[in-house]
Amino acid sequence: MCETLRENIKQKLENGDYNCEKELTLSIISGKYKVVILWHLGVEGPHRFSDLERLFNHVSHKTLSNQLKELIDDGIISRKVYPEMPPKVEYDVTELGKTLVPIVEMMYDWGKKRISQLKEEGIIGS
Amino acid sequence: MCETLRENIKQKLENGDYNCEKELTLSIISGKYKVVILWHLGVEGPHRFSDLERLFNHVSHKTLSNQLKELIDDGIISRKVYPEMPPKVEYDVTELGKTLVPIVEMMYDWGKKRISQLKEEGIIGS
DNA sequence: CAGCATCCTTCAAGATACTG
DNA sequence: CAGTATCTTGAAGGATGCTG
Repeated sequence: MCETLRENIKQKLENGDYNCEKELTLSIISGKYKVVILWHLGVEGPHRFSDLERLFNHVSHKTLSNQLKELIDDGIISRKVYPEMPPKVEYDVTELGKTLVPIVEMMYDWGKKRISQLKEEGIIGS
Repeated sequence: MCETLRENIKQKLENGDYNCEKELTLSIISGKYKVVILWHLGVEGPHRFSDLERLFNHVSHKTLSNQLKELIDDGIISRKVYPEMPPKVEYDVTELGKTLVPIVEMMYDWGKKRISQLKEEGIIGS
C-alpha cells in the first residue's frame, strides 16, 4: 500500500484534490514497519540499520531499506553516514518527525489498552 | 494491506507475539478509506451507506462495503438497519470507536499543518 | 438503497544474490 | 555493515452484474 499510494496522494495534493489531510498522514505512516520504526527512533533515540533489523525478526533487507527510504523522502527521519570501515549508518527522527511521534505514541497506548481489554474478555490468550 | 494483515496481527496476538501494540492500531485504521470514514462518523455523526459513497468520489461498492465490514468486525463502528423499503442503513462509531477518534483528529490536524508547510515551501500548488 | 459474488489488476513486500 | 538489483507472489482494491 505504499509507494503508489504515496505517489497518488502527492499527485492529489498537487492537483489541490482534497479530502487528503488525513490521507496524507496515513500515507506517511502506512507501511508494515513505519510506525514501529518511528516509535523506536522517537522514544529510544537513534538506531543503526542492523539495530532496526534485529527489532523485526523477519524483515528482509530490501523491505526495511525501502521503508527507511520512504520515511526519509517524506522528511520524517534522517540518515547519517559515518565514514568508517565497516560502514556505520544512524537513523534518527527529524524535527518534522518529532511532531509525528505523539500520534505514534497514542497509537501505541490505544493498542496496549485494547489488548488488555481483549484479554479480559478472554478473546485472546494471556 | 487489510484482510490478511489484520488476520496476521490477530494471530500474533493470540500467540502472545508482541511488538504489536502499535501494529494492532495500525492494522485497524489501515485501509484506503478507514481513517476518513472514522473521521466523518466521529466528527459529523451517523452516515448512510450512500452518504459515504458520495464522500469518496471513486470508491466501488465492494471496497466501501469491505472497509465497513472490517471496521464492524473490529468493533469500531456499528450498523443499524431500519426495516423500510427501500432499505436504510446507518453507520455510527461505537464507544470503542470513539476512543479512536482523537487519534484520527490528530492525524487530520497534522496533515493539514503539513500541507500548509508544503505550500509555503512552494512544493505543492495552492 | 444497500450489498454480495465473481473476476481481474496492480503493487507492497518477501527471497535471494551481489557490491562498496 | 549497509545497502542495491531482480524476480516472484499474495492480497488489497477495482469493475461489473445480480438480489432483497
